Amino acid sequence: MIRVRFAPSPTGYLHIGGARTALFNYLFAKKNNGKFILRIEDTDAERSTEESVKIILESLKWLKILWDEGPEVGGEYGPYFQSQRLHIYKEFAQKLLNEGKAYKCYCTKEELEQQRQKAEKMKIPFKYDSKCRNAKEQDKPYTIRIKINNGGETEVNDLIRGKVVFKNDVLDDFILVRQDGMPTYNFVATVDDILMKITHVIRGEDHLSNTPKQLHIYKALNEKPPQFAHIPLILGNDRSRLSKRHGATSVTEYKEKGFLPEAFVNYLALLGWSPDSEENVFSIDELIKNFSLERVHKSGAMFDNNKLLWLNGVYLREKITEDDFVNLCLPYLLKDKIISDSDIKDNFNYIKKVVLLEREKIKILSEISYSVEYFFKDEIKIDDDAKKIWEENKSIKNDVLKVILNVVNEEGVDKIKVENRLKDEIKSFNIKPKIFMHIIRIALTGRITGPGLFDIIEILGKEKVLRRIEKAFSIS
RNA sequence: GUCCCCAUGGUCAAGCGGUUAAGACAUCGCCCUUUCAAGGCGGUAUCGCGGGUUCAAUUCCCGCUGGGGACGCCA
Repeated sequence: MIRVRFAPSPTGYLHIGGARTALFNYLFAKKNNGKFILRIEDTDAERSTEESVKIILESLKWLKILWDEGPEVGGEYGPYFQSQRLHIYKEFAQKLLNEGKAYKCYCTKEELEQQRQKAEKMKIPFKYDSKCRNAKEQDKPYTIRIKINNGGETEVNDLIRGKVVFKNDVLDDFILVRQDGMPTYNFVATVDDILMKITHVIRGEDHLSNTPKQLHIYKALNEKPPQFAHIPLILGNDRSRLSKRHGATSVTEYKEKGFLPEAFVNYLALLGWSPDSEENVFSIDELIKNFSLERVHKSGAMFDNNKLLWLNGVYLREKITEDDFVNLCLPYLLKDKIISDSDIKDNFNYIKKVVLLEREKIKILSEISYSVEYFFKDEIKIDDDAKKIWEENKSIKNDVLKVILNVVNEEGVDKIKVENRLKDEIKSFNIKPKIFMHIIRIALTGRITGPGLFDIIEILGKEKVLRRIEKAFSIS
């Protein structure tokens, strides 16, 4: 049985990179009928917060990357919060101490810091000098360090990178347990991966250099290590590791902007992995079906917001129903005060018609508010491009408006009728249809772009159209 | 600085010794069209450099260069 895990530390929101790591783990597990485990690595008491745990769980749920074992769902290898497993780590540390594979170190932080700075000055890498290996038992605070023997090398057989060799000499006797008794990352991750029977560790490439350390812990514990697969990092637009300064990095932000989780997951899957076909659009089930570690890339991938935007547009217009689209738009319209709760009750049909006009156009849901604003507000704000058109056609503007006024007065707002009449009327003007339509469009919307003009007229209705046209005569 | 990883268009990438070097996003042009989109068609654009190996290297090996990551009592 294949068992993989995603093990975030709750020190902030769920990062895009973390989300993709979780996704690859999830896809690999589902593809192989295995289990996907979620473990919270909260051994850093200072920085871990409950709020952060909440956000991470919510983000994963939003992405529909659901775990088989872990917080909220439990499982037979729990608890899944490391802060609740401290007694276990203590036991393991004691065992290593008893077997002479680890030792107590009485060096202070200050002493070590001094040595570190000295090494830096001499431009040599800092390595703890193993001074306390043979120290006598003392009544002083201590850390627990693992004994790393000099010489030889440690091989990591990575599923993505192949064999990677590290000389043991680059390692020092690193700390397993802090002075305050809290165990450290490399130690707990290893112990838990053993206890939780993890078969494959799929994680970011930044962990590759931790792997030899963990391999030494496996060895000291006489345990067989799992398979490792280090996936490439997600890069910002300057090719450095994606971080806040590159823009939105949290899953939450993408959710709020109005990306669909399916589109987001689809995009994430395409970063660092490529399918065996020319397809780009994949449902989660198709991703599961097609996923394999063999097709994961080795090099880092830049996060391309453009492609994400495009993909989200595809989902918005092709992968969800009209009703879904409308319902997904409502929260944004409410939030931006374009509509109120009572509007939804009383005017749902109108809202629906309006919103659907934009389905082909918007790329993220949050764009809906601005794009349909003029359908709900009678004070039309005329933007700069529109002003220019009116200015350039000053001499005929009001004549055009007179035409549309008459047409609507006589024909109503049926879009076929209006269109036929208007196309007929254009003939008496010596201007391009484009300009003719623009002038009317501006009177109704204040803009020179938007849905079909006749759709706008029909949906606005006779009363609003007449009112806006009349008002437009006196605006320049 | 030391160790490790990586290297195909602007971006994501296919390729796994012989190819007209796929495809997608972006970009440009055309078509459709009342605008903007969407859609259709087409164009521009890629194997970092230098050595080998080989009849033949984008592909294999070495070096260089460049980029990234790790060097915590963070994870």
